[in-house]
Amino acid sequence: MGRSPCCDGEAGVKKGPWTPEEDKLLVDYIQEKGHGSWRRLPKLAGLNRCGKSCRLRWTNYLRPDIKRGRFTEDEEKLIIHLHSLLGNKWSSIATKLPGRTDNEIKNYWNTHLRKKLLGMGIDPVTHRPRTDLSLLAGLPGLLAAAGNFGGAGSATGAWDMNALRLQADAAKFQLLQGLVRALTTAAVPALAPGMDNLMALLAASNGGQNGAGGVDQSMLLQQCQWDGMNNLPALTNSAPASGMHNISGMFDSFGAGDGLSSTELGCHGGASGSNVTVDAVAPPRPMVANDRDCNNNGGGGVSCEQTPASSPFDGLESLNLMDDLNTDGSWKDLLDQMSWLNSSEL
DNA sequence: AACCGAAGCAACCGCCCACGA
DNA sequence: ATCGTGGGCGGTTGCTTCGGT
Repeated sequence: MGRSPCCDGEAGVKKGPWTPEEDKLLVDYIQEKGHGSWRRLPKLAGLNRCGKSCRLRWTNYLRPDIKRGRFTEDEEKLIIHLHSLLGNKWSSIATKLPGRTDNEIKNYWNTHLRKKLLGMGIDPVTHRPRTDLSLLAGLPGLLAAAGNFGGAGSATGAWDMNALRLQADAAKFQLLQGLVRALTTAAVPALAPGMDNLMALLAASNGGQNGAGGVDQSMLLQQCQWDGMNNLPALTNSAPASGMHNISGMFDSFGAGDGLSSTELGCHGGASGSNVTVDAVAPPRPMVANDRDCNNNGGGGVSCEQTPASSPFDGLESLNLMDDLNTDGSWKDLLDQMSWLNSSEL
């Protein structure tokens, strides 16, 4: 069993917010003599606090190397990435963010990032697409209405995002965006499993409700999401260029199929006329998720502009983030980033 | 201007672990 | 090997601030 709290039995010990005078006593003492034993520190420093309270006040607030102010986009992304790897190991995460405390990161996660991920349709615990059935209810019908494929099994179809926007409420639309984007990577032939699942889903949705057709639509969608995220091939060293090309084409088809102009898509390329162009020889660039200027023309071919706030494709201007494809060869990372862009811009 | 609910954040609580006796 | 202690950690609370009505 755990031991009793360090402050038990210390009657009259002050609790609650620290005063400037108390802060000064603590700082002066530690700067002069170091903290030593936290339990003995309060008496030595002339504080009517328990040692634990002193330690927390010092480590979370008074320490001179603490960084104040808002978290940057890079820090946010790093926190999310580290959380996906480490879970709620706030102290471990904090070691990767100089100047930030575990408590600060934990608070920021709980108040901002967690909600952000939820809004993206991503489970903040598992970092996988949410399978909240209440949110999923009705999605198959919406998907069926928005699907505009060239034929059964076609891998080159497009989605009518305007139709989705009109028919889905905000939360569902947000989830659909991520889902459709994930599944649309099936335009890359190697990703056909994701599309196959989608077609099965659509077929099931045409077949009636759960039971009548023997298929649970929500479960199908769940499976579909899962496959869309996971049945993605790892990239080889030679793959990124072709992968980028395919993705560029994918967003071309997005623009052609959903009635949105390239301007509405938010990105414009160079001579290629592609909505998104990626110069395969451009050096990787640190990711800045909210990089509205999105200028990377120093040696590359990405040039983007801010999109209208109402565009469902807000955020796609940052597709130069596909440079990150090179970092670990994971398509999932790309999809994560796309979802990230959705949320950060909506 | 007043009220109220939501959001943000500092601080606390209690359990766990490492370590030394 | 066992036990006690100190420190660390994650979860939670409650106060303050903000924004909407």
